[in-house]
Parts: sequence; structure tokens; C-alpha cells
Amino acid sequence: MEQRANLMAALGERGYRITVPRIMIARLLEQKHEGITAQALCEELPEVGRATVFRTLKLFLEVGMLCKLDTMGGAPIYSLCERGHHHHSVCVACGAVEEFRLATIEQLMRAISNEIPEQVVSHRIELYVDCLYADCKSCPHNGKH
Amino acid sequence: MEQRANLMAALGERGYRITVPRIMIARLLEQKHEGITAQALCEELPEVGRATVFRTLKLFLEVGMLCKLDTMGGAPIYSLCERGHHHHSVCVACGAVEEFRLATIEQLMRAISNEIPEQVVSHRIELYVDCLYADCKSCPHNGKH
DNA sequence: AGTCAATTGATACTTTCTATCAACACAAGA
DNA sequence: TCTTGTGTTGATAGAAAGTATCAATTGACT
Repeated sequence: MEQRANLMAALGERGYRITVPRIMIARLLEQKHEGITAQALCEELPEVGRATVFRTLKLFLEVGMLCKLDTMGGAPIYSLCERGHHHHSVCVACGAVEEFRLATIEQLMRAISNEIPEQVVSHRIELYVDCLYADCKSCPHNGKH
Repeated sequence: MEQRANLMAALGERGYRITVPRIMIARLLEQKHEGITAQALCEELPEVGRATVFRTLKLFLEVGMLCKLDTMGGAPIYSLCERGHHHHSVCVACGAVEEFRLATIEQLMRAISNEIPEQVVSHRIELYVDCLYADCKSCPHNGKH
């Protein structure tokens, strides 16, 4: 709820309009907190045109409040995010995506900047993990959640 | 030359055949050391069918001697790589791609494994940099190479 | 309420990549 | 070296993600 409000505010600030399709897409993204594909978005919002879905995703990305995660081989997953820097972990067995932030990583990136001649502008890190969810395919006997 | 031989050996070991198209594609990939798109590969090798180009890229990836770099917005870039773990840096201005290996990163990843509950299986890091090439768009006055 | 540019949706298209399948070629045995 | 069988190829068609176009609509501002 907070996120959607922030997103709408960010759009307004930049002169973009707050429209019905944008609100609907933002709301659905907020619900699907674990991320969703463009295809699934289109299916869940049949009243919104396909082109508009993609246009809107692009806009949210531009505004910096949406993350696009390229999964190798599958469709990209979109998820709303707080403005700000973070990374993703993807479970190699069940595909669950999680956002994470670790000071350690940011420290490392600074260390790397000093080790290579080029100037590091930005970075992107994806962790492939075995998640701990009870329903994860890789952990059939795992009772934890 | 070494790379191509390694690649062919890897194919042979796994029961794949050493064929004319595979050799041609491997040779071109070796030449385009900085990486090449599938589209460009098709254009440079008109005698090889489009489907075969993609099939072969997939095969080389499987064998672990090709890297596919998803550039945000552009076509993926394929580049031959030594078997083994490494990362990529991409110049945000001119698009130049480089392979890099840093012990620091691998150390960090081990540290991260201890900080999060999930078991880290693998990781992927991309650095977005301002490169130092004389012909880089972002460095018009830069005389270094 | 009226105005006007921003936005939408339908459609067609581009691009990356995959499926299908008959024709072909590599490797190994007779 | 001829034969045989399966791995591989290329042409074609198609899937899936995303973009371009453009007339019709709508949101924000007066």
C-alpha cells in the first residue's frame, strides 16, 4: 500500500498521469510481492491492453520502482521494489525470488572499484540458492517454512 | 586456438560430433573475442542455418564454454570462455564487454553464504563501468588505450 | 464544462529463440 | 570402401517478449 502510493507519487512528480490501467497494474504488482511475468499480468488484467502492460512496466522501471529479473531461459520476472539499491536471489529448484540487501556486498563493490582500472558505475548481482521453503521442490522433506 | 581445441575436445568427450558448422561457429566466436550477438553470427556465417546457429550456441553453453550475457534492452552477447568461473563488465557508454576474475569476489561470496540462511549454489555479477578505451563514446578526449 | 496533450488498445510487426521433419553426414563395423 | 544408423542440419513455421503506429479516449488544468 505504501509502495503503490510512492509509485503514484513518483509518476506525478515527473509529469506522468495517474491512470486507471497504471493503478491496476501497480496494485497487482503489489499483491504479487514475489514477482510476476508480463504474460501473467496480461492474463490477470484482461481489461488492460497488452501494449499498455508492457508500456507501463517500462515506465515503472524508468521511475526506478520496478525490478526486472532476467531468469535464464524463462520469461523475465517483474517485481515492485522500494526505490533503492538491492539484489535478488533465485531458488534454483522452485524459482522463488527474493530481494536482499547486504552491506557486505556494497563493501565488496567498493573494494573492487579499487582493484580494476575502469570506473564502476553500477553493478548487478544474482544469487542462485537452494531456498528453505517447505514446498520447494528441492527440499521434499523439509518441514521448515 | 587453444579455446577452440578445448571446446571440440569437450564435445567429443560427451559424445557430440565435431561437425563443419560447429567448427565454423567456434572459430568465429574465437575471433570475436569481445563477444558477438546471435544475429551477427548468422550474418557472418550465411552458409550455416539460423536454427543451427542457435542450437550450437545452446550446446556450447551446455558444455560450459560459452557465456551468454543479457544486456538490458539489447540482444544477448555470446562469448567463448575458458571453462571456469568468471564475471563480466560492460561499459555503459560503448558497450565493450570484458571478462574478469577477482579473488575478492569469490571471497565475498563465501562471506555472504554465511550471512544468509539459504545455501548459495552459484552467483552472477555484472559490473557496469566507464571503460578506458580511446574510442569509447564516453571518453572523447581520452588518449589512452 | 472545455480544452489538449498524454495515454490507451487494437493491430501488425520485430526480434530472439524453439519445434518439426525430411535430407544429410559422421563414425564405426562388415 | 561400402553400408548402416543415429546425430546433425537447414528450411520452414511458430512461440514468446516486446515495440511501432495511429485513431479514439481520458486525465489534468482552466
